[in-house]
Amino acid sequence: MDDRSAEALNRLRRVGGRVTPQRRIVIEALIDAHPHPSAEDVAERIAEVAPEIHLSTVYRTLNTLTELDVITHVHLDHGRSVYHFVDDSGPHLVCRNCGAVAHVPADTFGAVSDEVASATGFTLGHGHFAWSATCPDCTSA
Amino acid sequence: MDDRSAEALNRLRRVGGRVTPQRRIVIEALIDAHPHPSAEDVAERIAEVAPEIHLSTVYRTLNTLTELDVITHVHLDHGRSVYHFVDDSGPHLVCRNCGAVAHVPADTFGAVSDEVASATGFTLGHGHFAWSATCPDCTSA
DNA sequence: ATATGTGCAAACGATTTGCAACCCT
DNA sequence: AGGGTTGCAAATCGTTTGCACATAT
Repeated sequence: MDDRSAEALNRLRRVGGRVTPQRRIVIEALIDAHPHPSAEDVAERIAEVAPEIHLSTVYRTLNTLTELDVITHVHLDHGRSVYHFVDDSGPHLVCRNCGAVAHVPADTFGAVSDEVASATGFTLGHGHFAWSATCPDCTSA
Repeated sequence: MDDRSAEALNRLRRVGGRVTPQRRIVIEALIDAHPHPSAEDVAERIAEVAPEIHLSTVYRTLNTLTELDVITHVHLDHGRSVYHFVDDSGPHLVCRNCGAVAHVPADTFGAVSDEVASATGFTLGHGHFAWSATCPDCTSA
């Protein structure tokens, strides 16, 4: 079992939550999916394996895992959001147009983060944050 | 009449659009509102002056102005978005929680933008872009 | 004259919620 | 046993759309 799965289940138990088959499957789907799946991506993946699991259960689990700081999500242009594990290497760039994702170099982020904080008081959070941008593909299109 | 209003109306005419009273009022509301109103903020403002103007007209006008590059919008945490004129002094920080806005110092932005482009190929667009962060108020809460 | 815009109501897509049945611990 | 969890259906929220009527050019 993946470390992230074990970790997630532990956190669930720690707060008095139950480890249900549905939750295991949602977590597995999150791990097996590409690195930044939307709720629907996760749901589709699950549908192939366990079609009885209701969409609302997927959402509820995603929310629970978010509260436990196991995952976070980033909002894309039209209501959709993409989820990822919190330990996934810091800040992201998200293409405003197609949702493609890249990582901001850590040192760039650190420097900017400091400058922004001292200039404005705003905090650029760690996992909880993304820069909207245009990816190379959409730039040329 | 505000420059921005004149400019917006000109662009409308230039593409064969019509300058209707509704559109004038939406543009005025955008100018008179605080710098980053949501569609609903704009609509509320309008309701006080011209309650006949339908919400869908507000949305349609906002979309039209977006296509004409007069305004852009930034998505907040829960589906809502905030609008602003494109010429509004570059990049923004938007509080992921409450929607409060601050400006990223221009020199910080320039440097980051270059680094990000060379490292990832992603383009941090000018008016079309925002960083989600947490404002001082929401950080302490 | 005629293309464009408007009001209205109904449709949308993503996400959430109330509730009764269910099943981890 | 007992409370957290699920499935389902209905509700919500912001935004969009089809259509008949109105209007700017």
